Amino acid sequence: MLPTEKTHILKKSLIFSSLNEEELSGLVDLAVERSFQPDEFIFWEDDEPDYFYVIAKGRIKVVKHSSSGKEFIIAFFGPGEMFGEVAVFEGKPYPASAQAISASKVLGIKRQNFLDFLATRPQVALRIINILGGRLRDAQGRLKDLAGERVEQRLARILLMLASRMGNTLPFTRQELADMAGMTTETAIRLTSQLRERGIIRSFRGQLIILDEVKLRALAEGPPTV
Amino acid sequence: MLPTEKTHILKKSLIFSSLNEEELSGLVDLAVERSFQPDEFIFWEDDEPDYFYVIAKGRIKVVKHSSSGKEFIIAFFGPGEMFGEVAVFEGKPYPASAQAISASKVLGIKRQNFLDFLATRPQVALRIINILGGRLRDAQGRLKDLAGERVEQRLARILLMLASRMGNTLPFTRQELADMAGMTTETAIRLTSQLRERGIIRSFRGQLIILDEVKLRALAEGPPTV
DNA sequence: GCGCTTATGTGATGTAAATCATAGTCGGCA
DNA sequence: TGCCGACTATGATTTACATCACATAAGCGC
Repeated sequence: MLPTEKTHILKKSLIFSSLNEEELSGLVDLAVERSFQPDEFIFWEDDEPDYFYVIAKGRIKVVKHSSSGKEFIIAFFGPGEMFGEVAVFEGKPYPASAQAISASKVLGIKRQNFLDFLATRPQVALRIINILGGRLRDAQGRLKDLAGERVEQRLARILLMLASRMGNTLPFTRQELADMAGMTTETAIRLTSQLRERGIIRSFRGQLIILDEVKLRALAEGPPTV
Repeated sequence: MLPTEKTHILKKSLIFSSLNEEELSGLVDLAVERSFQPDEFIFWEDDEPDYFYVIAKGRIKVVKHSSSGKEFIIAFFGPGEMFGEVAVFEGKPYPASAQAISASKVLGIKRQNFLDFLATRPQVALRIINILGGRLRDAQGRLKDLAGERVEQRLARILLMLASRMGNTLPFTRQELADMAGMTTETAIRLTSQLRERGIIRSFRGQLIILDEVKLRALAEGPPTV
């Protein structure tokens, strides 16, 4: 990849968009490119954090595994988004694994290089605080949902959250939805089938389209049995 | 409260300990003191975020309520810790409510004042990134637990997490533990009774002492039926 | 086209934990 | 001192969801 391409990618990312050309070029010199095949892991939970990553191309999922081996999907990320940052900032092992979904390219910046860079760029630090704040808000909402809402509400909320980020066409299998919402694949299939029968979504293999966001929102809010 | 007292409190807090006297005094001028009775709310979920808070005295819990009214405790905070920050950094409504547990004093700093202060203090921004990273890591771990672990494991992990922050004597009722672990009070009581019978904890009204951290850790890790 | 794998669909059965019920107990306070 | 509300305790019953089991169908390599 040419330096100009790298610059372009960083420029488009959420975190670094505020940087000028000169600052970007300094950062680009630190960034190394890595490519991954579908299903390949970028890092594993408990690995020592060497790199901080920004996605250039493809899609990445961040997952944790329960003691019985069940997978829980913490987040999906696409081009321009960062991941692996929690570990890098704290200097502790990665709290989750990152796995490529499609063929992907990422830019990695060495932990210490990035921390040094940050120390003199308050506006980038503020941007990161913003992003982390958003992720924390999201995580707290999901915690409450997992602790207190039923599967139907949980799935509806996951769908709405995804739609707000990616639009109404969602490229996920029922299994992936289940692993995000903390339920079994069978339950996710049953629930999406119901939603389809009620005209709220259309669904295909590995894909799902939200037709009636209003009804979905109503479902997400309260028990339908009122 | 005298300015010197405020300075002392901020100086001891996690976020501002790196500041020198001059910077601290600038910040102290911005900080207002507020006092709360037990059970009183500092702010409510969905309020507009006006203030960012640091605890001077007392204990605070941050909670969310599910659609059926059940309470979920996101975190407890004590002297020197900050809360309400997610909303302040994002400029969006508070994602949760904050309630005083005991009689408490907090220092509040107006949102915009604090952001302005931050913009020129990279080391404080980095410290905040660190704290947010830690909270995100914690939230992700709990998400996985709620999605994939059984009540026994979840309670054991909550106890260990609390112990690592507060020591082996935990000043919580079974109800509070239940609301943290996402289970009912009855279940929390039954589980703690079992732990007591097995010599892993001692328990009193509103208090619980961890006697055997090793056994508790084993319980938290895997299914006991192996 | 023909298998092979992965995704979807659906019923039958099991079970962990919630819910419901009822009682004992401690602590604060009039 | 005695009352009252919050906490702890424990059994009986219910239920939401997981688990198990098996079937159909769609994409993909050859």
